[in-house]
Amino acid sequence: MKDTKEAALVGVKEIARRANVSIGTVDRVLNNRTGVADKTREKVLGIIKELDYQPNIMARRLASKRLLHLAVLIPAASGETGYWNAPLNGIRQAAAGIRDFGVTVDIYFFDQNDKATFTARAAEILKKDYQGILLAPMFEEESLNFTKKCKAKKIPFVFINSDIETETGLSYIGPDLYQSGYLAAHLISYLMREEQQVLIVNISREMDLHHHLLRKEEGFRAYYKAHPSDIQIRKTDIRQTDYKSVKSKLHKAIGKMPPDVIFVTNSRVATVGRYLEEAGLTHIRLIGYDFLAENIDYLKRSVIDFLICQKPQEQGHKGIMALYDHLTHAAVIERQQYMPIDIITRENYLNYRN
Amino acid sequence: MKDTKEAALVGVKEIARRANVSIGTVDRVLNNRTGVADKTREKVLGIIKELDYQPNIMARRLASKRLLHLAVLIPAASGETGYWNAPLNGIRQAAAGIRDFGVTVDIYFFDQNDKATFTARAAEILKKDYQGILLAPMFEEESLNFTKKCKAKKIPFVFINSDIETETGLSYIGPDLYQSGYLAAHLISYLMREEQQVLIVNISREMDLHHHLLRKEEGFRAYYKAHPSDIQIRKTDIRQTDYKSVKSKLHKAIGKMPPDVIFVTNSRVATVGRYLEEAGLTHIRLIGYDFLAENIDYLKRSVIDFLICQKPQEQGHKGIMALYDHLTHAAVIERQQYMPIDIITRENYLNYRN
DNA sequence: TCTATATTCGTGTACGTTAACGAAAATGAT
DNA sequence: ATCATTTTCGTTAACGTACACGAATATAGA
Repeated sequence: MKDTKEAALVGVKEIARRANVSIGTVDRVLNNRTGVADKTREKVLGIIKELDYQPNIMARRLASKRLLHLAVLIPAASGETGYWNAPLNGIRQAAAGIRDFGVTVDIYFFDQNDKATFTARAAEILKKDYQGILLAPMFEEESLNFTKKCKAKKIPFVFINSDIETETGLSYIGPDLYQSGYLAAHLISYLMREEQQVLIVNISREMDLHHHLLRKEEGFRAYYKAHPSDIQIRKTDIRQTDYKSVKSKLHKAIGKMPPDVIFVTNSRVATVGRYLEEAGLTHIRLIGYDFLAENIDYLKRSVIDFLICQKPQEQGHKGIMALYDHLTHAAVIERQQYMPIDIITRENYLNYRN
Repeated sequence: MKDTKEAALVGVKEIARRANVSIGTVDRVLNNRTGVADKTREKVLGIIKELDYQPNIMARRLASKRLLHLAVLIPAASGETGYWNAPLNGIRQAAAGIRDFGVTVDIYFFDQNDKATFTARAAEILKKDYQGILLAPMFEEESLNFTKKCKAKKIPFVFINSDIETETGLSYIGPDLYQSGYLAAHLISYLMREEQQVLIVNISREMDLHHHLLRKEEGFRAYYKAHPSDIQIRKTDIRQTDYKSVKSKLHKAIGKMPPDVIFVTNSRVATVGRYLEEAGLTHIRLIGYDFLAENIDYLKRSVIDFLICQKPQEQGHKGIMALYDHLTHAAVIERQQYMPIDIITRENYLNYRN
């Protein structure tokens, strides 16, 4: 009926006493340093095993002056989108949590629209010597250039938010884009009847790079390949992210034949929501991405029906912890850690946690 | 561009130096013990705030011989339903995480179908002296009886999974039942067209007690009150939980006029799924609760369309941590901590985390 | 055998905090 | 003013481990 876990209370002193040596020698054995006779080492080792000795983490960290320096390279949260605030929060939170364990985390921000800043920050990072790096590899070529140097210096790195699958980093932590598109398609299939139409909207300045969106679209289309139906899929790419451009492009795309559902492949869905509201088209179902204030606003007002979100904050947290676990207790880290795909509605956004 | 968190190289010593007092005094104000003049206390407090001093948890735990004993009182995971395994896991996980901080967690299990076991375990707990208690107040009267005694002994307690709103415990951590029913209704509204029918199914032995289910039903119906439509809501209560009983009751309830959607108000949804499959009624949409193996099975096979889940494991984890935070750093704990309401489909169950 | 060098080991201090003990200062009573 | 109390505060020894320093012992070379 009761479930108690007994804690152990033996320390180096007790081991030393039983082995007839000093705690210094025990310490040497424990951290397998040099300078202890084989015979002695074996005796101590035996007692350690016998007592099932577990070093006291607290005392160890307190006494050890070994520090762990981590670097983070992510986009700055621009005025354009606050998305990166969330991962940043997670990173800060994780950093605070392991600060007492001698870990420092330096964060370098680059401009999402300026490759040069990425390269510059990356160079800064390489100058200092960090023992682990967490980065968002937004620019493929520049990122590979950077990770190549990391590998040369034997610095482990973790990708966050987007992956470069050809690169063998320690881990990728982020969304499963394809699957989230697939999920969106399934969700939308519930919203539509025969012969209705869905419009895919990609809003992004650099579409070629952000195959982010394209992966989602792939997943989306894959669903309908797996579940054939006679609904129609239309699509429009919008390269200008300001409202006026989006509005005119959207107006054209919708034309005289309004779709029944619109699927926006990223967090810009609020912009579309604004247009639908202004155009009196709120009967069109709207689905998009990310728990951002402006999106929640339209969600509350039933303009947006669903938001899909993949715990950006937790991504940051897990990224730091992956490096920490790997560097301190040599933990085995999964190569790909996909975040849950959360579905947010106006009923559950209140208690949603990033 | 860089965001360094200045590692707190400040300790009591530095504070003492700046305040012109000894570390003993600093310690006294930190742990707000008695025996320090108001003027001194304020000065020290000021410096602490100014330096944003964060005590080193390692050193603190190492030096302090204070132990914290917590008790947990929850239902045993019966063969009937493995639901309580999840909170239990969360509790164990939290316990393991803070074990090095001198916290022990004793878990007492009672039989969900036997009030006497609850009372007996509660009495055992009161005999020892725990400094904090986490409990699932399944039996209202017995629970209130218990918490009354806890209050008399000034032992803080936290409710998990279900609340007694009239009781002023430290916190309630669990689902928002009403809201999850409301969400289910919204979800279902997407699945139905005009004049279609939805069947609410409550499967539970003791319906009067488990107003769990009734709260969900309330939320469900509230949605349709707020959003009038001409869909029809039917309902059936099933008091026997074995498959045969459920089958016959279901057969009767469905009758010659099958509903278009079935909403099962708890984790028994797999049983309904089995019936639908056997009866060749899988075209009926099915929604229910909880991330259990058998439910996931039907979800995968598209018999169940949606599962609603409220992170049972995290409930246990947060429950323990709430007590810990409150008792160690006197943290302010929110009175009600509703868990997120997660929507699980066959696309996202793989990466779902309880 | 004696010194020179290497190997093995013990001692002591430090890490940042807690808490017991007792000294100093303030207060109160006579 | 004196003594007894109380309040305020400083000193110090832990907690369990890491690591530098140097002492003791063993090994090698002459």
